[in-house]
Amino acid sequence: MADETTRGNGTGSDGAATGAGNDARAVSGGGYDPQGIEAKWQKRWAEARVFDVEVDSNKPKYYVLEMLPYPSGTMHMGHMRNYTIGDVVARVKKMRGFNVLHPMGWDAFGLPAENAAIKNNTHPRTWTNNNIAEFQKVMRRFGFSYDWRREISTCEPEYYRWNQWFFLRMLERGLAYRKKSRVNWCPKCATVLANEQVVNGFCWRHEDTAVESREIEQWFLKITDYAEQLLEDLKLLEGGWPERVITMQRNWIGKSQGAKVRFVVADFPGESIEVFTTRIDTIYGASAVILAGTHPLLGKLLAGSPVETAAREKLAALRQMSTKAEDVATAEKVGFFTGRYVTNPFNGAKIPVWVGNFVLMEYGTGAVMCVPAHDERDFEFATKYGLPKPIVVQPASSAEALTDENLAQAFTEYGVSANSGGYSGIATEVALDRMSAEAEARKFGKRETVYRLKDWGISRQRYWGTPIPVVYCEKDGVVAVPDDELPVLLPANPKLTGMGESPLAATPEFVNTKCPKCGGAARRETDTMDTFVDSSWYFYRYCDPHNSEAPYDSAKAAYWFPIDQYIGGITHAILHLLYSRFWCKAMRDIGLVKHSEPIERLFTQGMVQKGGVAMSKSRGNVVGALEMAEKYGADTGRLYTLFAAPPEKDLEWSEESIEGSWRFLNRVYRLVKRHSESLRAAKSGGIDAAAASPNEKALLRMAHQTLRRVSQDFDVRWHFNSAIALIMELSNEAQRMEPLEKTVRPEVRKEVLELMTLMLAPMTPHLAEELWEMLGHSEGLWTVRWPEFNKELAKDAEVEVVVQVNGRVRGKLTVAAGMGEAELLPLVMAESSVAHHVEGKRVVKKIVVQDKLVNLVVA
RNA sequence: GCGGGAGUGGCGGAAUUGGCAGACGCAGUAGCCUUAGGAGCUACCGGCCUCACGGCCUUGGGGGUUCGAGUCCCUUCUCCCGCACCA
Repeated sequence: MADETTRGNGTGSDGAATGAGNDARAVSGGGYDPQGIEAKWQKRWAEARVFDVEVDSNKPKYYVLEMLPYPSGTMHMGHMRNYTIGDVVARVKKMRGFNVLHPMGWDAFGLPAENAAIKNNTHPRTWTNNNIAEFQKVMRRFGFSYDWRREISTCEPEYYRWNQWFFLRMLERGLAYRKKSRVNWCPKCATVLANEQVVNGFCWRHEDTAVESREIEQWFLKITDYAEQLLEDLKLLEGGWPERVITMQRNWIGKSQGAKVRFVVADFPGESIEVFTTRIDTIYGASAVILAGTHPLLGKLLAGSPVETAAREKLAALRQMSTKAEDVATAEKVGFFTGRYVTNPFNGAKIPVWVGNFVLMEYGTGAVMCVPAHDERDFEFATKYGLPKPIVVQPASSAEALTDENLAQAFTEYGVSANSGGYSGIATEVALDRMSAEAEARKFGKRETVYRLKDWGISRQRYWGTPIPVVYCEKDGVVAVPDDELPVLLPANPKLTGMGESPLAATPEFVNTKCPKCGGAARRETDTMDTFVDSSWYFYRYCDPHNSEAPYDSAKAAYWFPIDQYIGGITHAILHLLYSRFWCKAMRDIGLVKHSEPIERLFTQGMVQKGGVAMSKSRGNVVGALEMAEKYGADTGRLYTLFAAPPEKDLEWSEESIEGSWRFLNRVYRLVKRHSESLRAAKSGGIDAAAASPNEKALLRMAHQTLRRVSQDFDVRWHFNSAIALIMELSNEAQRMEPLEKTVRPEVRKEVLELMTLMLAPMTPHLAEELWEMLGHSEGLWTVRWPEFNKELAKDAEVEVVVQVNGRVRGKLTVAAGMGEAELLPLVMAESSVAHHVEGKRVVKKIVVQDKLVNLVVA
């Protein structure tokens, strides 16, 4: 699910990894050997079951999760960055004493598996499981702290039966329903796409394939029932979710408050056209009603119209026009008169009915009132076709009244109603409200809220997904499969063609069944579910992955939820995250959980790029994760992805740069190695600051200041890159102190090296364990808590004070920390570099910031 | 068009949120060590002026607030991302 692993991006399975050669970095005698070290500690962790976790109400919990991957192709460093960020968070929280749930699983159903199976003449399950084995191998090689006992794979019946169970619960509640509907059809996928999967009129997987429109019986989930809640609860996510994700969801839900108004059609008794408007206050200015080209009433209106022939030709041409959003948005407005008229219910005016290419059938009612003077689109349309532009709103400031002569563009703001019968002269906001009331009172309209969000079509004409658990019976119609017959298993060996109907339809032993109600012959539903169903609730299953009685135990979910930190790509800002939020609310209403939002904090990490574009197999710019582990070791790979850029930014992969991370870990290893013999027996912890020599104090001060800032970078700021920079400085300093070793007691050196090791532990856990052992510890580092920095030791005895004259740095003074102004200023004035600039001038003002800076303003 | 984000050395980036701009690393230069080095170590490494001490300029451009601005305000340019005829 992470964007680096985009679920079913439709790319082929060919395309070799490029980048590094696979020669491992040479290990000189006794040097840093990541291969040996990493294998050693992974084995110890597994033996000690370090990452196994259970509900424990005595400990604060922390649930950190990376979006589950779609197991396809090679795992590259883009994946690894995502998981490394999660792993650092998990390990830091564990060191902080939290009971950390950090699971991993596989988004295993989906189209690429089916396509690959067709291409390679194998079974989707085989292909998928091979990929899962490969992915797991790489993840284990990187030493991520997953509780592998909780691993899930969405293509297993133990998992997908609960998709079916949820579907039945939704069916019972009317949240799942079936309707014939015009759907988005991708000819290449040979299946239906959700609205969310259509990008600018093209398939989200096939950027070159225009989506077609077809009419099919489809299953839908009524996400629109939750539109208001999904919108409202975005407020709960503020602070925890990126602002732009919240904004994207808000726009996607697209709430508009307005009114629907019926315009009676002249000469057609009983027929009326309903329009939706957010500006009913402008209705006196309507000079036409405009329909979408696919409006259902259109056929009736055109039949026998005085301009029927011409209109039908124009309609055909209009329907031929591109429906691609990027074209549509910029396209010239086109339309034609139908030959029919309607009556404006407010003023009785008879206005023409037109058809316009800019009116969308999918939004509102598929018909709009055309108010040229107060809507930009209507203005453009009316100008082109010579429709009148009655002015019915005047700007509130009377300075520049609108007239027919000076109306150069639509005036779309609120103002004062004009030429609007009894409403003239009142503020449009007020008129809007009163006119809505009038429409309701006179029963030709009503206030209404319209959402852009549409119901979620989940039917897919594919094999590799969850079978929809219903049957069709001649006698009983649509019948739900009873719970005790779940799961409805996928047939083992379907005929996969990649075309047309679901392969399940061509599998008689699957299709033909008995009606659960009457026992008579019945046919199974042959469509499968959109795989976004799988990923809408998978993180609940991690709480209780082997439950065979329920999707999960509510008590366990109550302990672990909400997810404290979710990490993934911005790609899923709408689809996955919106569906997940919906699912949570539906589960709440079913009674499984009590919370309304599943994810407390969301982090969207940047992509790893090569050559300025995201790594992907189809582009052939992939840097294989396993190759990196073989060449430099997992720790170097982890460190580099953390160091090269802050986690939210895109990262350009550089083979030259990773060498720097490799060299650093080598230096650290050698540093500790040089001291390990002499420090093994030294006392650990409990340094007496008072007894420390100046050199010791300096070193300890730096170590504890580093600890203070690194702790902040981990906990608050998520600045892993600068945390690493700080640790590098500490290690450089420790190295520089080596010639003065005799002036630094072993326990002080040990303290410094131990702190450095502990700070590295979340990022380079294998090396850190090894160093910890080298420093004489027999207990694994995994048992150790994050150290607290020592305020006394971190305190500066002396500080460097910058001296400025007129804001320019002229000198620096080293003085005792905390020195007051009275004491400091004479020292400043005595400083020769300062005196030089002050000479012969008058000091107008003195600014003193304690322990930091003195600024003398002279004139 | 609307919404969001970003512009800092040759490069990735830092600046504890108004207080020494360029930490840390990459690349580069010089040297040491080495039979050798894709190893290690030392030093230099934004621009201009100066033999040097030092001085001046510099965070996309312009303006402002302030003793002091990469950081705050106004304005402008450029780039990236999302949505896009939503009535």
